Amino acid sequence: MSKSSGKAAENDRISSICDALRQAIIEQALKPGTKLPEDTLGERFGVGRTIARQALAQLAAEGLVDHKRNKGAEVATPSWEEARDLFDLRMSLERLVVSRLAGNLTPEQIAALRQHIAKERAARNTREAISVRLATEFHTILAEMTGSPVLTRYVLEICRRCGLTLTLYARPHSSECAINEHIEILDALEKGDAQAAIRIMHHHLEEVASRALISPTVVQTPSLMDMLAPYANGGNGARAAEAASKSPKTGRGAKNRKK
Amino acid sequence: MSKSSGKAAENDRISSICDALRQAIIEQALKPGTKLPEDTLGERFGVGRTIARQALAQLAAEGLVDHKRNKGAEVATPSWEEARDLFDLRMSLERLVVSRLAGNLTPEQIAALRQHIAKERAARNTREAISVRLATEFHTILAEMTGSPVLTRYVLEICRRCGLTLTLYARPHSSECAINEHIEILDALEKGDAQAAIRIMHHHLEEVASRALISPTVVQTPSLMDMLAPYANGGNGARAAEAASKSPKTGRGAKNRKK
DNA sequence: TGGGATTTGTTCGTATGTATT
DNA sequence: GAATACATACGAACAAATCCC
Repeated sequence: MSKSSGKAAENDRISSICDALRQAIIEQALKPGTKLPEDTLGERFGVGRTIARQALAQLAAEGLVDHKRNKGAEVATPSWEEARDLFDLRMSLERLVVSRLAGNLTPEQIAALRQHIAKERAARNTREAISVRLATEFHTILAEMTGSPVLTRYVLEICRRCGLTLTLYARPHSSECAINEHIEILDALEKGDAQAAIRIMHHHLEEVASRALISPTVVQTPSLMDMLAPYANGGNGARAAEAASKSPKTGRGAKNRKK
Repeated sequence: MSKSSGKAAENDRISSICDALRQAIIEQALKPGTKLPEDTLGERFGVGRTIARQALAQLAAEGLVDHKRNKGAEVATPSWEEARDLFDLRMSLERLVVSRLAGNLTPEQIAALRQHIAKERAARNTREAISVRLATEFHTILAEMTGSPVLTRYVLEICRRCGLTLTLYARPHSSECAINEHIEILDALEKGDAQAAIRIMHHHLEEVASRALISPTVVQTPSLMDMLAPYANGGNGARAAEAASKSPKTGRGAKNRKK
């Protein structure tokens, strides 16, 4: 128990590497598709391939990197459908969070949350990545305040994956209204109005998601098969392709997709 | 692509080991707290420690085993609070599942589900472990039918962890009503009545959970201070205590709380 | 207290598989 | 299409920590 303070971070190098990579991924220092060779990571962080490998495995389990056998790891590139699913999942989870929190926050917790919102406001006009990180932190702090490790873990994981999808699909957005919604959520929680908190949270996340997930087809690289489909019948490829690329398909409905 | 069929299972030895361990854990062949030394696993499955280690890491990430630094891995022993959280989480997730499925099931899918329920019924009077596995499979099959890999993955993981908690806390139960509830859920899904499906699913899971976990709201750890409260004002302690403890009779097992 | 046995943590060499020219 | 270059998969061996007597 002699030197207790800085131990945790150095004690488990894997965790610290994971943290670094997670942050780099979400802040777009590492863009989706970037290859992550074990050697390079090991050298960069001063560890052997084993440690780098374990860190990659961990991130793969979390869905932030894609690990193909014998082909190495790269930053994940969530599909549009995955993104939609992740936000739906996140809504379900955070619904549970706020329903547990409503009316049960201590004054200290409320103060801490208001302080965090103040930080969000202060960071309003700085780098996009920072305000996104702070906005996400607000949600993860809420999850932590439930006191449930399992709930916290899953909310954290889903939030990070949502953050990754935002780097892919989101356009720059003013975070002003998001901050106001955070305040509304906190107010509802403080008053103990669970239903209102749930409703606002749902609206809030739907808002965040829709800022990002508006037009699926334009952004995403279709597979080679899909790109070639209009050319397959021997007609004029360019015109057919142009027509085909307008398919709206924003339907968020339920059709079961690919088997 | 010559020898294609059996490749997947053998190609990724880690996955197959994970599957075996998962099944063993949920069917109580490996009880919570059982140590899982790397050497032993490696020898048992005919692999080196590296592979065994990776399998354990995977299961640790899934919450089925507990991995303490320098102290090895053992089958997880979820606390009562974790169990409650897991079932809450599961309700949230499956709510999402049925809301997506309601009215969108193909006739083939409905037939497959009815067939599965028939299997559940057939296994009614066999080993407990089997009927539990089949009951869980019903839920995971539903998740798969959403066509969403992420949703499927999380439902699967949570269901397994719930299964582990059931091995810890559940008393033997007649699975009859559970089967009937499965039928009700399927009927509601077929009719496209999302609200009914959600309601029945919620009731169903609450039922399953309560068979295992004694009522959540009442039991919460009374601290020593609380227990002593009736005695604090100098009056007759016994009578005051008797009056104060008129909480519901949880006929059995109010002793699950050891911090 | 301490020392030996056992188990885990990590590195690194070799083999195998994939991409590229 | 073959050979080269490179990254990963796996295991043996060493180092460190823990447990037990």
